[in-house]
Amino acid sequence: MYKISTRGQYALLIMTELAEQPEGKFISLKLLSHRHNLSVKYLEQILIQLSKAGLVIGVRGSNGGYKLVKKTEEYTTGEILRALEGDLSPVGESHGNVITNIGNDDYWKDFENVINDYVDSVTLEKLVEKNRSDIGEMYYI
Amino acid sequence: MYKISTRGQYALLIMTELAEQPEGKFISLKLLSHRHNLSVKYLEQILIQLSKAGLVIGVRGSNGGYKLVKKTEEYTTGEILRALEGDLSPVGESHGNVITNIGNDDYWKDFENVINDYVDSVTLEKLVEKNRSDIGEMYYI
DNA sequence: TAAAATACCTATTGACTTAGTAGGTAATAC
DNA sequence: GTATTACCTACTAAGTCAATAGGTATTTTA
Repeated sequence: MYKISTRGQYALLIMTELAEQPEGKFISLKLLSHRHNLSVKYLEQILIQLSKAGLVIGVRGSNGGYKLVKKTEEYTTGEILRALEGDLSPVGESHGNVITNIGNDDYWKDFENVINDYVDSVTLEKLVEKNRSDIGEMYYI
Repeated sequence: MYKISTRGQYALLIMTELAEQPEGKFISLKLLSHRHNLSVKYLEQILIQLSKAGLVIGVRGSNGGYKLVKKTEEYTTGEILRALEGDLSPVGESHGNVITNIGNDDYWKDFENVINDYVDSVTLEKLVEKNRSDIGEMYYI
């Protein structure tokens, strides 16, 4: 049925949050845990993956935490989601297992391209802007 | 990550096959079973869903089977896939369960639109043509 | 240099989803 | 009235995912 996991969704959310920090500031899992009401252990799994993919840097010790390694406008939502989900193909092996698509190869390939084009067209910056304008809207309601 | 199920993929395959039949001819599960090396019972689950969605007509008894109810060019791959998979949203409740998307509502909504636009832009006719031209190509290899 | 803080690593559990199997019932043709 | 075929309902085994958990390595600070 093709769903992005909740971990993938949280990844986008956390990345927008890191993007909103003053440059160079590290945010700890503990802090994120309080803000989002998620366990440290759960958030860990997400941020370690982002770290392994090279999208954030983690530093241990007191005052440690995570921060972005690039400018906000240089991240696409595609690279963030793929870090968590692997390839965003709508069919095929879901990890390790070797089943691929059934017939209509080009159709599925085009489908995957459409997905990748979308997620790669939206930058993290755009998500941040959108969040800001949504909060802005609330004042007018 | 969840994917389009194999049932969904087979649905497209079977529909292209029905589309290639002489108009009005019924194809039985038994025949499809032999051709695709799938059990009758398994194919049943797919065709009953297509039937419930009104995309094919099933007739019982000897010489019964299934056939299309519309012209090939009037089917979109979107309606076929949705008949098997439900909504093609990349996030949200996967059936019955009430979890929706986490943050970034517009982003997910646009994502869903991109998916629907694609699957609704490809007709069954196009799939059939593609298959024919692929077979054609084989003669030139 | 010890202690505290924090990221990193590996495993596990329970709930859910899916591919595929299976037994039985209703309708149609001959 | 018998054979054929679609339709219905249930089940099993394997896989996936959300969330929890115990432990290790690194850094800062006192």
